[in-house]
Amino acid sequence: MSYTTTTVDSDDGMHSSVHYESPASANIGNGCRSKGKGSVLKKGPWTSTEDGILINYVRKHGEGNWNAVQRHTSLARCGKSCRLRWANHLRPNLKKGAFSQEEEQLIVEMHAKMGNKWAQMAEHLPGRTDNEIKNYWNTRIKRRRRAGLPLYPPEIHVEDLRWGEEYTKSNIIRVDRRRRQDFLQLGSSKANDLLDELNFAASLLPDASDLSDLVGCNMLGIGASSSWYESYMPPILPSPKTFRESGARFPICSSNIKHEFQSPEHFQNVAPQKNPRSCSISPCDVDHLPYGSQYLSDMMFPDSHTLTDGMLLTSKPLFGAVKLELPSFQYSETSAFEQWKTTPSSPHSDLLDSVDAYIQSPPSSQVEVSDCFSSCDTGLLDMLLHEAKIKTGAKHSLLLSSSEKSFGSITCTTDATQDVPRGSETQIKSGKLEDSQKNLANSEIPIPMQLNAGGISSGIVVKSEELDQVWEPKRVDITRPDVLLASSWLDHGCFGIVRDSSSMSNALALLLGGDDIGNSYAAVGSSSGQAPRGVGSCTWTNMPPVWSL
DNA sequence: AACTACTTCAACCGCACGTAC
DNA sequence: CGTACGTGCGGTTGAAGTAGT
Repeated sequence: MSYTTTTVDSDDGMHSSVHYESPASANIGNGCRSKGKGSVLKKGPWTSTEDGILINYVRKHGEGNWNAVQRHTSLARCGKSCRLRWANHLRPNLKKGAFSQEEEQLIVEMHAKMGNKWAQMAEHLPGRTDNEIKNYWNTRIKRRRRAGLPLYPPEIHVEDLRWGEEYTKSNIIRVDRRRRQDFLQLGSSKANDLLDELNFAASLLPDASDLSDLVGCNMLGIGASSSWYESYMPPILPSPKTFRESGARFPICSSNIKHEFQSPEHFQNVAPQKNPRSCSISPCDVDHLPYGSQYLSDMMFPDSHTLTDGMLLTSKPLFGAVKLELPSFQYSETSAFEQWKTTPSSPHSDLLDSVDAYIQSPPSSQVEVSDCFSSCDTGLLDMLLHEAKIKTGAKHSLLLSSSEKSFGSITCTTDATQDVPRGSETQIKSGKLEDSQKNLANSEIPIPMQLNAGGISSGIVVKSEELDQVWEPKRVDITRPDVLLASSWLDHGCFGIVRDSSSMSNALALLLGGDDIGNSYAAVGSSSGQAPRGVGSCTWTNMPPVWSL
């Protein structure tokens, strides 16, 4: 379709570059037909004159019959364009300006329920248009994706959603407190250890009353963030059973997730579960993913928000407390350092900045990444450690668990600079970050991990010496096989995890050698072996050795 | 001040659906 | 029943604005 571009003077004094549609190609077949032979339909921004014409027409004839506008007026706009202009800008009672917190929360909730049904959402937001909501959501997705945040805040939890009629019959999976051990069982006795640790951590977490919920919520976040929200899907996850039976590949880590979960309606077509067991964790989460990773970081810094707010289940809304998402990605005039000092618990923008910087320019890698995982874009451990480092920079120090399981010392290099403004990625690219690292201080964060039925339980000793926002880890010294295994799941090669294939194999051998964890892994891997299931673009058939052993 | 990168949002496009003929 | 038309919806685009260098 070709257009001629003409600069015209609009009546409001503005010069508009207006595209006039070529007569030969005037929207034939899409409901935007030309006025007549040889006539042209104007495109591009509307002028106030055109607005006036349209308003007068609607006053006289009412809404609807939009194609008649161009017939009865001098307006050279197609009906669709008129309708759009009226609906989005001219009709009365339109609300302009940024969305209020209430509106934002409502949008998030509605999107969780109904997906990209912008028009339906607009019905519940008086004065707002579907286009506005859509734009808002797309912007939100971008921001949260950049920040590595989950698409839905923790308060938008599946358990709390009041599902619409059209979704109630889908395989809505919920975290059920009574059944929190369902996913922990999985043939692993270590699950109880994990549960104990979860509960222990819960005692340290004022807001996390139920860590199974937390984990479930985390998984949503992990799934969303690790898939880069490619599917932008609401947290409607089919049951593990459904997944297995359908042979669907895992949504988590999937770079092709859009093809796995196309829409909420997709789940409507899935036969209802016979087994009502439910949890909000995908089978991938339950069976195979290191769901403790985000949770782990949450435990480390119980009073912090930002990244973990996306994961942490809280009983109180966060919207009112801290406006995480500004209408535009703006930054407080207060220096980030001051914010860290004064409000260490909620340095949202700062963290977003640093996360942003991290995402834009992840640390260099020394890692051999298996082919299988090279296509996974999770970087869960990366995010975890990054977050941990950031938070340790806030001089949070917390002992969360006994150190007997402590292993795996992660030495992180920190940057003493505190403010990472918007252009941080540019700074990193230009090499200034390297300069700043000359003054780095070290923070050692021993992070004990225990891979357990696909999860990681943890006890963490965190000590921090320096405030930091931007950091670059130098080394992850792994001495335990399960850490290796975990890292094989988690790392994306961004954290300098020194590992080779032989150590990986040894780790797996240790884990699988009579260990019920390993057995559970093997059992899961084999029992579901017919249908290839993948982490991201990885299928279980091309998994690293743990799946083939 | 100039340039660049990025964000926002108005508008367009294609498709689907309902209805009239 | 098939076709044309009108309308609505969701995805996408690109100009304008903004911020950083």
